[in-house]
Amino acid sequence: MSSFETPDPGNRRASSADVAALAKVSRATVSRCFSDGATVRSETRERVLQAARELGYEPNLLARMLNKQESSIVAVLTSDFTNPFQPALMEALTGRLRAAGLTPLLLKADSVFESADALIQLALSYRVAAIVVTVINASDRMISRCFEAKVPLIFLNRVAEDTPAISVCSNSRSGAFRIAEVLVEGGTTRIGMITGQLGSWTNSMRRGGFRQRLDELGYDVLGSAQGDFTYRGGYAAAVELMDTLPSLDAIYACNDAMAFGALDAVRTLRGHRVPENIAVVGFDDVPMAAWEAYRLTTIRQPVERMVEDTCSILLRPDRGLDLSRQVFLHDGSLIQRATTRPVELRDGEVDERAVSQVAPREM
Amino acid sequence: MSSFETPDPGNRRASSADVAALAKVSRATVSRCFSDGATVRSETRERVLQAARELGYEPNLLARMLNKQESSIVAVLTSDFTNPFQPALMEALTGRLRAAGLTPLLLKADSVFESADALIQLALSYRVAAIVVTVINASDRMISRCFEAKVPLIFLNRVAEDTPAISVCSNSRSGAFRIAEVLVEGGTTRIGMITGQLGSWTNSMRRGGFRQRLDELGYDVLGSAQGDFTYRGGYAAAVELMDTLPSLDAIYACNDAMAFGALDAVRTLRGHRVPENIAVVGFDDVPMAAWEAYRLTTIRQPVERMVEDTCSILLRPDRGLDLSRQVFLHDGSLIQRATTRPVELRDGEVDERAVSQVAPREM
DNA sequence: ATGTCATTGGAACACGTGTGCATCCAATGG
DNA sequence: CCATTGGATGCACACGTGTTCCAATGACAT
Repeated sequence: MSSFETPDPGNRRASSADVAALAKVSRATVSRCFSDGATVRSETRERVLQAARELGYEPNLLARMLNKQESSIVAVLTSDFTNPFQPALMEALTGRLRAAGLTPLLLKADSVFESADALIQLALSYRVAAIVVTVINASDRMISRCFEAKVPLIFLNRVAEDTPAISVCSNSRSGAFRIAEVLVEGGTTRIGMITGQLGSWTNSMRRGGFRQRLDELGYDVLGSAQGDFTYRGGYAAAVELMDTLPSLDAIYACNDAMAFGALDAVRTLRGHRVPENIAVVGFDDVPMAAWEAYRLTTIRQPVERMVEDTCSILLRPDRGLDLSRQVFLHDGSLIQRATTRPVELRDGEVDERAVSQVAPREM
Repeated sequence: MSSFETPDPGNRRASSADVAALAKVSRATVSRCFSDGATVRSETRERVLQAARELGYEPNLLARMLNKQESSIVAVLTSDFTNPFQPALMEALTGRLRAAGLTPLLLKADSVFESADALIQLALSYRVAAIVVTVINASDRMISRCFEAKVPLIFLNRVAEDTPAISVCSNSRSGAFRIAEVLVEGGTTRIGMITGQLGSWTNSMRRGGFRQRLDELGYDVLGSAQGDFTYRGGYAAAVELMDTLPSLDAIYACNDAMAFGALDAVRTLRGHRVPENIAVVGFDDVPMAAWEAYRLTTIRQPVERMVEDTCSILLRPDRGLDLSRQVFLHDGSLIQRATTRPVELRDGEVDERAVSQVAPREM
């Protein structure tokens, strides 16, 4: 219709200038049409949107972030997806971030032991709005740099002590308490323990809390073996425990994955009956814990609440920058299934002993 | 030492101008120091780097991407992390991307059935270098827009037929062929099948390929039930199959997750012996397939090769933009474990019947 | 002394956006 | 009829980087 010629769109994506030229308005007006709250006549707005549609224009978010000095990207640092609890966490986190208009940038370390420093550096270079760290460690030096740069850093599902950062985690200690009680109330008192890597906060809480409560109840951990939070580690540790202490009647694994390994060693390899001969209990409540082959009694981590907490901190006016060196804990809840002898439940705890495929929880 | 006053660093992150001022050089020289191949005296380079370190400066990647018109961000679209094959894929993909200097931006759909269009739109707004789609669908209209915008779009682990996009996937058909052969060679011929959702390419290949090869060998699928690629679905479908066809001696599940469900139904619920009474076979080779409780015979998807293929396409000079509407398939390999009767293996196939915890594969 | 070359500065432009400020126009009230 | 108001719009700057062109400087070889 109009004989107007755009100067030279070339092979470039359409910019707001192109839209402005086509709609015969200024570039500023185009910008106003795409940011709400601005004052623009409805007739011209329609003309601009039409032109934008025609040219396939959509605002360049990189330029917008550069200009507005605020990012809609959140760096999510992690390592190993092999831990079956990780997907659930990631699922909840990305969902919640998306609801807040934020998009996760995924930075993965090659190993759990690799420092997160390089990844944090990268995240800062992308000028992200925040950094969420799930499994790896970071140096105090680097954490401080984040806060100097006004980028909040939150440890999720992992408590970093004595660092100027926020931590959101499930209360491993109270969960371990409850597990000790369940074993004792069930009448199993010759107890072995399978731990994860030493040095991690989670491990020391799940280990120490269990020991403490058991001691308070008048019992003791007969022996412990070190796994590495993996199935194979749990399997090997269980074999080691049974060889050393033939009289064991319960095994507490600090992790569901290790509990599965222990169960297979106890049941399939040694032919013991569970829970009659030996009870087994884990920690996390990953999806497989509900599968018929395991039916594992465990502590469910309150993933939703942890994620909700994390995001709401980031969405505060101060974005959590005033909260440094603070720890938020959420209690998990006991899920009773078929690998322990039944005990009476408390509020919020779930009985899935009888469940088969009725009310099929997702997967 | 020097009485030089920086104009007003304020609370802002240091920019290249600040570094230039502190190092007493021009901004251009600073830029030269951070982009390699440029000619700069080693002494001044050192001075600049020192100043940068002092100010905690690192180049703003957003500004760089905006300027250079090339992105180091790749959008990775997915849905549901609950499928246990997803983490392995993600792990390999992020690792390979990182090696290429690319960072994944994670865009997750709420449901598998949700169209990817909105997410693709978002990815385009971020001006990503490429888009990798794993499970969800996209409209032809939106795919075309990607290629018009010179953004390559690759379907990974999913073949989208009749769309102007590239697909990289494992060869589900050849894998299904091999499974049919394994069952027949093992002497099991009264075979039931558990399928996933209808309509997906993967499902139709794993289903159709199996049917075809079985037919060529002179046999037929006695009956099939529909799961939904989940454990619960497989469990229910297996129950349905056994009720309908009591004489079954083998079950092929199009998915490991469904195979686990079927195994639990066959073994734990009905008390059958595997593989003596009923053989079970899956597809994917997720980590749990190697666990003692299952020891599942299955087809291992060549994740590494698929990911390598995907990334090398994106790193081609034309970034794969000339390859539209092309499909790259990679053959998987049989992993023989304890849920089928033993057959003779071919090249590249693996015998893990005897494996326990010797040579512990990761997890 | 002169040409050559490496090194650096200076200035400008581009990338694409948001926004404060000024301007313009129409409507309204006195 | 004029002053005022308020909404709609254009101008110019800023965000932080890479690049390019040109000039200047110094070192060095011939």
